[in-house]
Amino acid sequence: MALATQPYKGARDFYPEDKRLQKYMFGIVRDTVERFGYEEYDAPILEPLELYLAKTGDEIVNEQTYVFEDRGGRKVVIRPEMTPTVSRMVAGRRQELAYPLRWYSIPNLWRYERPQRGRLREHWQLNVDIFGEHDMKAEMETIQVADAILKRFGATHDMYTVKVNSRKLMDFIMKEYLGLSTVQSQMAAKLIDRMPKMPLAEFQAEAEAIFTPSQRETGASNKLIGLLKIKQISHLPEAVREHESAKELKLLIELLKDARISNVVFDITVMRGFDYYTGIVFELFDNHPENNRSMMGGGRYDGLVGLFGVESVPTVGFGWGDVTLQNFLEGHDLLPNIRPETDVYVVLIGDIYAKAQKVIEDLREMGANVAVDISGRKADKQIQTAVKKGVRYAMFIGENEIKEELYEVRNLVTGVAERHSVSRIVSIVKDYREETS
RNA sequence: GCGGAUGUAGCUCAGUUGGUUAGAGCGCUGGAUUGUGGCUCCGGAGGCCGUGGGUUCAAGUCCCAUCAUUCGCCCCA
Repeated sequence: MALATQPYKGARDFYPEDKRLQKYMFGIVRDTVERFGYEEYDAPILEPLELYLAKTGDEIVNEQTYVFEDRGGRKVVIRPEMTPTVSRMVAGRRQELAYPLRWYSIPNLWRYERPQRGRLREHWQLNVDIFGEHDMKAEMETIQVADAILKRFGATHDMYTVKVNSRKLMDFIMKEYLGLSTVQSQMAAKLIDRMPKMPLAEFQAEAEAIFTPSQRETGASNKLIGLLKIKQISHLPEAVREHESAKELKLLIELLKDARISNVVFDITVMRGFDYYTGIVFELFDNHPENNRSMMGGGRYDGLVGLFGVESVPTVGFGWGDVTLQNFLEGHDLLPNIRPETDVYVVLIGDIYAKAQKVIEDLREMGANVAVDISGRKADKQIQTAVKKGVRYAMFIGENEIKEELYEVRNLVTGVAERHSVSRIVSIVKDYREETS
């Protein structure tokens, strides 16, 4: 059997047109987060298994990561997320860093599971984190960053919804208000996470099953179901509404609205899967009818840095996968047609290769990206190659051009051809590059 | 890990109740005055019909397995 040309299951090849798109997307993302003062960091793709076991130790590590033994017998994981890694880095230099710390990264991450829409085994994920700030202004800022990114892509607020909730508030509801045990709370949390995509009757049946008979008698299960239908903090029962975490959440929503992020809502079903969240959690939902899903999420996780045996550092951050971002942008038609980096494709007319070198060198020294057709084919074939590559300009070099030092340059999209000097041609292609970047 | 759908040329697909050497469009490639693309005309390459078994005189077609793709579930970084 022949060798397969397809990439590894759930992973992608980035052909030049794909890489071009990725560079465009990440370029806008980097530019935006850097405007908020975030600094880029990176780390090895491999981490010791213990790093993840310390954090959770559940199914995610055992069944959904790439784990192997290195030649020295150490258990190694291909990183499935960046949060433990960045927590490790902060813990390592906690005393010399200038807080509040604003860091970002776009690592390539791997998880072992069955691929589906918006979820591959391999993806790139923007991680934006603020370390060292207890105040809710940190949550506020990270949501502003996420919103600013979408704005830079041309998205408007009707295209997505910012959903916020609080783990602290949910803990209070589960334990104090409903009187659930820790185990019951965890079961309820997972069930609530699934609620948006299951029928109400089914949800009610499963919710009932979590409660003990005596709890059901006091109406605790009905109280839970009633709470989950609430869409505004002001509609929560007074005992819940007056809790500190509910007030904080309410203030966050007000601040965001004042900052013209009008598409923010309280959503009690937003839980986030990880146990490490300790406070406010949030998600951005795509409002597109055919892609109605969470495209990114994050929140406060104050305990992770402290796992490294140092004083804890309060942290807020989010992760945003390139696949879900791209699905969003495609769904709302926000991705332009991105041309290759090559500005000029040189078409050689006749046996002129050697004589053309000087001109080509001049073009490059002046900053133009120039590809030369070295096939020796007839001009029409050379032009077609340029068109197929998507290069904007074809430049013709023959005996006459060399003699006159004027070269025909043709815009391959409009078909307009003019004769210009080398320096004029460079300024034309640079102008075009400016226009489209 | 569980369930459904789909695998024929680079792409989109046709291929009768099993029956000669498997087809189309687009794309690719060569040519139609060797200094200029997109239209037109003529020629050409390209397929172990996903893979492996089975049934049959005969399998692209029927059966089983397997792999891949895809949609959902579980789970969610």
